[in-house]
Amino acid sequence: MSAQNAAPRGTTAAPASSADGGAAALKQLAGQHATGYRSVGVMVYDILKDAILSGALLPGQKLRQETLAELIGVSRLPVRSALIQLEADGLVEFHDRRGAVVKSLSPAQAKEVYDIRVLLEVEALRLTMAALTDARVARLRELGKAADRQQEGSDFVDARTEFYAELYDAEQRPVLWEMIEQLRLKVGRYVLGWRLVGDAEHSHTHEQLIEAVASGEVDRAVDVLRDHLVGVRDAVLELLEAESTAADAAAPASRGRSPR
Amino acid sequence: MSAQNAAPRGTTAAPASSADGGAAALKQLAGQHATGYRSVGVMVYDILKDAILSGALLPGQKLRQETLAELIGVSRLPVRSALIQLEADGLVEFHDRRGAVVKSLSPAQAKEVYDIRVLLEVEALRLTMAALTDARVARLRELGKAADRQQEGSDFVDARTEFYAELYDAEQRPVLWEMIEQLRLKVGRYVLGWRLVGDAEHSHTHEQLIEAVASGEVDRAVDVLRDHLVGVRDAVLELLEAESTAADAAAPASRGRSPR
DNA sequence: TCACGCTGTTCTGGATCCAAAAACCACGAA
DNA sequence: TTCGTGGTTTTTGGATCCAGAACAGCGTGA
Repeated sequence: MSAQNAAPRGTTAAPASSADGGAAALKQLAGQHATGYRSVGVMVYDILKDAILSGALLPGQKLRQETLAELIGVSRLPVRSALIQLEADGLVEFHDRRGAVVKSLSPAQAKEVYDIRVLLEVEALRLTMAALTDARVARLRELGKAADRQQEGSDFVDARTEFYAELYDAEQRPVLWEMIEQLRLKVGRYVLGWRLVGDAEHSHTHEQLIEAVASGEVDRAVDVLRDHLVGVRDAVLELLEAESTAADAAAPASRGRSPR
Repeated sequence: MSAQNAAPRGTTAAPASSADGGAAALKQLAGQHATGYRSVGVMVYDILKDAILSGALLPGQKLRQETLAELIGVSRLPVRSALIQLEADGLVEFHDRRGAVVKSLSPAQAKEVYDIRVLLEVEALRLTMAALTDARVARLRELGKAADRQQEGSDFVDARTEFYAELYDAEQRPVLWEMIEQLRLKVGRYVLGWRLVGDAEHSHTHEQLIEAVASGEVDRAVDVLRDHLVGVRDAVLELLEAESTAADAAAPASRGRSPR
């Protein structure tokens, strides 16, 4: 129903959108969100979130309210609402009276995120496996396949999210799930680029995980999960290091260029 | 510098403010926040947060924007900003086009909160104790005493927060601390009432904890922390059960009374 | 030549105004 | 008497307007 065209491409090093501040890509995303009724505020929120996660808006990017407003085609007010929500999510940062910018993540913080995720997700997995039905396993297989199929665009994130929501039994444990979601969000931007850096073997993770879960061997399942997370963590850290040194090199120049 | 008068009193069962929707208490709180410069939006946010945490605004309480606005003495807009932030914190809940209400916590969710807190805070404590300086210990003793002294008002929360921020080295581990803070916030409302229900022995927790930390015996410190959290958890659960049954009994009647 | 201060512009944050959806109330019919 | 229906009122959510703070560009003086 929504998009399958190439919105997030080359998100890793130098997105095509870095010059115009992601304007073009943003307009793309705005178009895709014309579905059903949601308050304009949350629509804008979704658009901006996608833009950040897909890399159309890069860390450090200044978010001028009026620009965003007319780009999306609404007034400034819902944009402000969306920015406040994004601030709470930790995706953007407000500087008193100087507006909002896309927040960046230091390597140390990224490491924290993944270390905490290991803690929480291992716990979630244990709880899940303590009471697992055949129906749930079947559904997991299904969602896992769906997630593996969707390897492009923002649907990619959604598909994976659904998979993990089922795996961790989000319905039964809303608080734990909320925490995990928050952490996933914080590193979402880097994981979308992940496929580009990482190797293909990682795509088998779902299968391995499901198999281990289905077998009922808790320890093995936990090991698979932990290995996966640590693997992604190290890849993200590598990417972040590269990015920050690249930024250090590029910053002086691009700072000097007045953005008009 | 700020207030030391008795703002939140009798928060546990039936606050005096339940009849007028916390209006009186809210005006109290509004007065106390006249300090330095913060944008009006975050000021309102702080006021409302305090109001909810102190029990001036009870779960289920409808939050009419205009009422709050003129009660605090600002326009509706910063109130909206504040409500959005509070929603992100999980303290209020938006119902599409029907406004915001103070969110309530189910016993199951409260249990989740504390179980996750055990996980995270034990980890935080371990990390802290892996590299602890004498200076930090000294500072902890100081903050601990300050926290024990402040047993009233919203400063109570702040003092304890400072203590734990130091204990868990918030500076060094911002993500982990942020997670812990969020969880503490979710149950904040019940913990403020805690002193009223709980027994006095709990007030020695700080001392025990500090002593164990200072001694360098990680396992013992972890045990103290875990015991404390589990103790509070059970007390909160008890309180929540009582509250929910009381609400079940009272709700039909108070629902019938039109709140004008 | 460089540093400093002044002035005009831009942008955020807050207030006010408007439209549409939801709740409330009263009336009427079964 | 109770349920349904129509109209009125309240209240949210969005758009527009306004004031004050930050920024940039320019000129002047050392």
